[in-house]
Amino acid sequence: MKKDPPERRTRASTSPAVPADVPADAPRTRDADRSREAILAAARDEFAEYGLGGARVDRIAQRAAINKKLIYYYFENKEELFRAVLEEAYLSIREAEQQLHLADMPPEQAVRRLTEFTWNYYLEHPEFLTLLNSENLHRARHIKGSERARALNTPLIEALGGILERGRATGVFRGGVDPLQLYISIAGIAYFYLSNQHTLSTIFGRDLMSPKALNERLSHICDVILGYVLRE
Amino acid sequence: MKKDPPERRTRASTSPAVPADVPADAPRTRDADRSREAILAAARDEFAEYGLGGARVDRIAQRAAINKKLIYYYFENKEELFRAVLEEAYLSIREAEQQLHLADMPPEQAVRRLTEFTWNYYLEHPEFLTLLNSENLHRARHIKGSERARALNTPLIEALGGILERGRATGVFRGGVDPLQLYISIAGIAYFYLSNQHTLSTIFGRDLMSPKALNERLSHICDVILGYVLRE
Amino acid sequence: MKKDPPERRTRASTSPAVPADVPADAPRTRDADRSREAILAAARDEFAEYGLGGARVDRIAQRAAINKKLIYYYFENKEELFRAVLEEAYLSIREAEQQLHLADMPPEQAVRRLTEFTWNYYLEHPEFLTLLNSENLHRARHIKGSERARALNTPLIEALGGILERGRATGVFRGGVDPLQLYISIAGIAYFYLSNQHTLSTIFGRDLMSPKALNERLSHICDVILGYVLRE
Amino acid sequence: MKKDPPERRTRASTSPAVPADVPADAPRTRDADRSREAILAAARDEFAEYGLGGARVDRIAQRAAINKKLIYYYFENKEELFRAVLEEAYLSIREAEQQLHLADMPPEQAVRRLTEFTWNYYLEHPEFLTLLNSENLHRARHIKGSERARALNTPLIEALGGILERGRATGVFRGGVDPLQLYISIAGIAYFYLSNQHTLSTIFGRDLMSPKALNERLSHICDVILGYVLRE
DNA sequence: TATGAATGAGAATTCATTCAT
DNA sequence: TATGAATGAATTCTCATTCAT
Repeated sequence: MKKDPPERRTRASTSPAVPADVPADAPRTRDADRSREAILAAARDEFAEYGLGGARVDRIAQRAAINKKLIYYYFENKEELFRAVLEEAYLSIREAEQQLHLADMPPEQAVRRLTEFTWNYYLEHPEFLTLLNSENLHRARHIKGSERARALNTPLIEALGGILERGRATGVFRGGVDPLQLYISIAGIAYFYLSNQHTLSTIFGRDLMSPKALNERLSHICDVILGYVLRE
Repeated sequence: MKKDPPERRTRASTSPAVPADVPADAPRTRDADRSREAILAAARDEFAEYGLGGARVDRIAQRAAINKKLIYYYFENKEELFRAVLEEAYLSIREAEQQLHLADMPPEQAVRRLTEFTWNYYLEHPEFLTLLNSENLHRARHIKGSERARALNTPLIEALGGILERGRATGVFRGGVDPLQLYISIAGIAYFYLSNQHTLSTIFGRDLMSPKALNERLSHICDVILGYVLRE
Repeated sequence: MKKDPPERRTRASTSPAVPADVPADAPRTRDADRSREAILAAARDEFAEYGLGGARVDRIAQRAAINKKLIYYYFENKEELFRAVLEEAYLSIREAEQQLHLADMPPEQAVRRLTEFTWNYYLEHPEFLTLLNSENLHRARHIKGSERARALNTPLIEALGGILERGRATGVFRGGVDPLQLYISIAGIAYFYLSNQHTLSTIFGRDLMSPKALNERLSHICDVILGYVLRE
Repeated sequence: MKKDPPERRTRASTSPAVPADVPADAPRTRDADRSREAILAAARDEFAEYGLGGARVDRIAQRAAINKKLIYYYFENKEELFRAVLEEAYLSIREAEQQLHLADMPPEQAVRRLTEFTWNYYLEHPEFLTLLNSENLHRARHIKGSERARALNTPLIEALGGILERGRATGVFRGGVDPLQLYISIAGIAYFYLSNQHTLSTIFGRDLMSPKALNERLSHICDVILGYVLRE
């Protein structure tokens, strides 16, 4: 007796470009796309701040300034909403990565660019880190089996593999580097610093988020990663 | 009207092996300790599995096979219990680290040993990772201000600093390496792989936990870390 | 501020076969009737399956393949819809009974025919039983005061009274039989078996709905009823 | 992760006889049995009045004058509570029937006594009828598979079978009567009149519940049933 | 006549915590 | 030190109904 969920609008129709015949100050109620987007954004923030278990549907409704029931109109339940938020998050980072056009750069620059991007993206999207932490606490239950999640992410590793191969071919990179291992290191070395900043700064008594500290960290990360891939 | 909380046992008295210097009328205390230890162990597992928000006091009582009220006898509330679990966790890893006696090794061996140890410890104590994730989700609220947490952890960075300095002095290590940066990299490069194993294996479609994969990861980690500290 | 409810169609206009006296511009009305009929049929099934309390307006809309709001266009609310369904149900069975033309039969045959009809009607219209159960749970709230319900049903008892009188006059029936008592017995002896088939078959461990069991039941019912009315 | 439900007290310990060492005016809070019984009684009334779907857990708590959560402490959920109420209901009627000691009576008297008892029991326990109606609406979902329900009820049919056989042997009863058929007729002929009293009195415009009407009904029922079993 | 979007009141159930013994 | 019983405040989710078009 599953109720039919309202058709998900195509991405095109949710794009920020509002058709010309809709005045900017047009009434925004009864706008399905807008409601759905608002819910997703609110949910992303709430899940990021409190985790899946700690998130409150009530607060999501408040954040989105919509009626709580509307959440259940668009999403089956809290978990489905979380899944949708997660997919959006993956989509966003992978889309941003593709804008880097790493394939058009010299290998060394490409690796450096990817490393810097990863660091900066995590820095600017702290919600991404906590969302992933939540999903891992739940053993990836929500995206497990999502063909989309895989299709979305594997191109990245393939791209990195191409870069490594180019670098090895031109002699600037060492050989035998597994692109997945490398990517996990690039991500992990940035992720951990930011995701665990609160405990780290507490137990080690150092402010890790000052501009200076952040710059030093990025510099260190690049040293470590490039030091690894570059042929000595 | 707060009832006086029972004296917190010192570590000595909670250690499993009670030596001869405990008087004959101690058994009641030993029982009490056993309950307290059981609660802590149960809570650690529960918090590790479900996070702070998802953990259930009922289940902790079940796991510990004690009455729920007893938890409140030993610990003020769920959060205090979480704090106690966290402190235990930090204590355990730091104690284990000290058993390495890194100061007695040649610098290169010391760094390698610390890296291997970190990886293995995370691998064998997955609860440590999720506990830290929970604490960071809560912005380190529970250990913030804990002088003990800091006192417990800073020696590690000092020790690593000593190793780096020895290595630099003997010419095997590069100079200018911040021991905290290095430690965060050692930890992060191991932590992320394990903590995020579920999402990573899902989105990249690879089993990251097979024995072979684990060996390769450790090998990769050592390459990255030692490649960084060693003078070329 | 109540909007005027749409005129309730007379039965004639809702009968499927629309005769020639309907003007050419009627199709909109026919569509409307179709919606109304679809809602009624869907509601009947839903109420029958889940009872008044368990019925869902959403599901009724789905079953009828119409928009939920339309239900409120045709019927004030869920309870009114239930009332309409009930009236239809009574109308149907009484109409069918009238097709029996009991008055034209010898008394014994008439009683037997009515008994068989009742059993078969209940068997073929299980929804009728659950609708009545629902209405009785609500203490007949929906038809209480409905003059129509009474006008619809009393002829039956009058007819049965006539049959009994004819039988008594010709000496085949005993005297002093209250037609209402008899009708309630005819109905009850059939109703209970079918309406409570699930609990009965469970607690007594016998399949009551096999063709053989059904035949035996009808035979038993006729024995009981005719054994009662016939003069020995 | 099923929570262990508190042990169900044996029937003996819930018997009204309060041990002598408990003063009559002793505080009744913290009395598990009492709470459980209160919940069951309240639930029985609520389910009887509103059906399973219409019953409100809140109201049950109010009726029982206990905290709503306590209901979930003793019963897994609303449906389990309903099941418990149902089993109690079956237990009660079957226990009462056994007090009739039908086996000790002459066959004709036994059948008459059972018929009268059934009528009177339904009359005095209207909740039994609505509970069964609810359970049948749900296709006996709650007792299906309950071995206990069957064990509880089958002795009745066996007992009736014995009576019929005795009657046939002594020549007062006709032969070939299926005790289950007969019992369903005895029950149905009484049940329907009472269970459907509201619709019947509405559609036929007669007060069926006046003392006189009730007496007439019982008389009619006995006539029908005994007229059927007695050899002419 | 018809619809998709939206709502507020309430539903069952959960949970950390406390009471009485 | 230990326990079973009890609680109130939340929490997720549901449902009949209405709004804007």
